[in-house]
Amino acid sequence: MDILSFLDHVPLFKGLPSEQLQHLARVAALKSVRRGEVLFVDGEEANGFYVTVRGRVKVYKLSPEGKEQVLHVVEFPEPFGEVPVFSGGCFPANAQAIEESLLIFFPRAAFVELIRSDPSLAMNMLALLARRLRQFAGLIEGLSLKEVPSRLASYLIYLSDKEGGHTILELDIPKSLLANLLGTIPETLSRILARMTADGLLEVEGRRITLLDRKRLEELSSGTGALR
Amino acid sequence: MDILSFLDHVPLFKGLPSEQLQHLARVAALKSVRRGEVLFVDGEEANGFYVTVRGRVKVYKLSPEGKEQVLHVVEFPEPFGEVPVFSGGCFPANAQAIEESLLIFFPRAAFVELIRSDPSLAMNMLALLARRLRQFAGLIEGLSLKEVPSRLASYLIYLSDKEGGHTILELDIPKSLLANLLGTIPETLSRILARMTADGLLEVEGRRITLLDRKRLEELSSGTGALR
DNA sequence: CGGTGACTTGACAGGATTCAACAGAAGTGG
DNA sequence: CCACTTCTGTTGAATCCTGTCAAGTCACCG
Repeated sequence: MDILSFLDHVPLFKGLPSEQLQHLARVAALKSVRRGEVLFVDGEEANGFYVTVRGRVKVYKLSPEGKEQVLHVVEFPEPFGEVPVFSGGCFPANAQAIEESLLIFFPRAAFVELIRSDPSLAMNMLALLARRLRQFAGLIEGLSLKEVPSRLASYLIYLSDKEGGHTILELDIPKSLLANLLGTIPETLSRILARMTADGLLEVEGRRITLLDRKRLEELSSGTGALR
Repeated sequence: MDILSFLDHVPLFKGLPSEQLQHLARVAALKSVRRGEVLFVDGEEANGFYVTVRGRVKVYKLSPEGKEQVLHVVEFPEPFGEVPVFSGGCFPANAQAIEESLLIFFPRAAFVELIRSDPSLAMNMLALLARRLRQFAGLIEGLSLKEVPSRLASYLIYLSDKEGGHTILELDIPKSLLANLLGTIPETLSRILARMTADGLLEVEGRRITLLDRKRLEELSSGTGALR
């Protein structure tokens, strides 16, 4: 198909000469997955990575008891599963489509080849990994140093900022997934939303949340780390 | 000084032609720091990164209330503070020497220049960031999915494996720092060590810990994620 | 209409932090 | 060399947040 037309819009490939892009498009493969489909599991041998074209994928860790911690939710122009391309051979987490999705798969060998020959691709990839590291540091900070209400406030403010500071926002993921992203469980998230509503901090109608007292939310979230 | 002789032993620079190494050595600067000295703080503008030659440095996040979460402790051939070289301009965490240390500082611009021109340096750096990402994923898993005894068991087993499976091991960091690395506080760590001793899992004499029942410790640690 | 999944709420238990006091070890200075 | 301070580690009691278990509501769908 026209993988090429997708590649154009992926920041990771920005600045690549069209010759290289064409080469990439030739070695890549489109993959269409249904909601719920598992792309890889923790510890599985990796021979390439993905870029999300349509739909969304969650990347997460699983405890022996089945509890999950979401590391991030990837959508349109973002890659995932790129760690084992450069370090060990196996994936450090699980990945599952949370919607029907369209992905591009890049075989490891061909990609490494290309990255060796093109410094700007290497720089883009370095920037990507560095950003992720920054994001993970924020997640660690949140999990370790803040309580759940704090993390939730961080997330809401992050969402609000993403929408240009709008105070009415629509969750783009189910609350149960949000709970796992915040490092807690749906029950706790539900309770905290109820408490915040009672405190006049916000209003909840299904997935629509209205921030009523942004100032206090910011105090709650206080600190630098944002969960995304 | 002979920065050059140090560079030889840093994996990050492995495979670099000696010409490049010499260039690196010219743009780099040695920095000697006392125990307790702060190298950079969260949010500070970054213009380069460090490699540890002698001593040790802790990289950590700080909560508004002053509680800290250690991200990692770096020693001899490891770099730190490299994230802002490739993503935004500011450090995502704090760094402080926990011993008298000798560091090499690399200015950002010169290093980026070099990395653009040398694919193998780029690959080394990619491998480094990917490894760190893997390690962070493990830390997130531990913080979110396991209780403190579990994390402690993981860490002890990791230490034991590092020493070739020896059952008698010497903590190379103070217990208070270990607590912060495990995402808890010294009091809790102390209690858990006491309980584990009572349960016949191990023996503690100051910083020397003897693993008495490795099997049960492994069960406790169960799961893939290791704290390092 | 039965069934499934997302969400909510209550009662309860338990692990972890906080506050506080204290013991040893280590390092400093007279 | 000893007194003094500082750092590190330990222990107890009270508190609180969060997870677990269980039940129940609501919306959506075959």
